[in-house]
Amino acid sequence: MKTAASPSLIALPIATAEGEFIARYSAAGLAELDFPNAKAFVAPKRSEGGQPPSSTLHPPSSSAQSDRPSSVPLSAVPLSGWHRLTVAALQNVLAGRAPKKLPPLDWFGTTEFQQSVWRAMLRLKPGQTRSYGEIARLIGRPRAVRAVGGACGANPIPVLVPCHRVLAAGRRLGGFGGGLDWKRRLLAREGVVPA
DNA sequence: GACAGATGAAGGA
DNA sequence: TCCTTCATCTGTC
Repeated sequence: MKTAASPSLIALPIATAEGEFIARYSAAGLAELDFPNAKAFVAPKRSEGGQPPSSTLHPPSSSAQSDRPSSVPLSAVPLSGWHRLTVAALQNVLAGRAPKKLPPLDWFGTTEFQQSVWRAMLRLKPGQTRSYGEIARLIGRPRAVRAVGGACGANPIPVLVPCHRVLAAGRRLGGFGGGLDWKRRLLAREGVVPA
């Protein structure tokens, strides 16, 4: 059994037509996103006892807050600004559009390999899909296809980091941490019909 | 160090 | 076609 969300995160609800998502923020940015009705979203285990190292990643469209020190207390971060960006981005993705701007993403506690996989996924546009093998080739590890699947499953920020755009070979649906129903719905919004 | 995993490809029925 | 098997790589415990 994996651990639930870190207690050091601040959770804020996001009401959408699809239900209420839960965004969790650390001092470095958006750390986790829970699907509506998720019992306890299985977030990747964060290293224990310490402040986040410098693994905060910033999406290509996000240039602000790029040098935020990891030791900033939660009370001192622009949480409302990040949350506004998160809400807007989530609503755009749910509508099948590309988010204009993403908040800083805190991928603290994750590996370089996982982050490279997620960065590759962030470059996918709505309606644009890749297979696990293609993602593996994109990051320069063509034989690490199974590991790419593992990294997708470890993605703490689904929807915004579009792991739903990664399909299995032959455009089969593959799997999805939030449930295949969500993957199907998200892809349908973008006009993608898996095999 | 062993094991599991959101795969991919090849071979056989 | 569909199913099974195996190779491969990475993360987790």
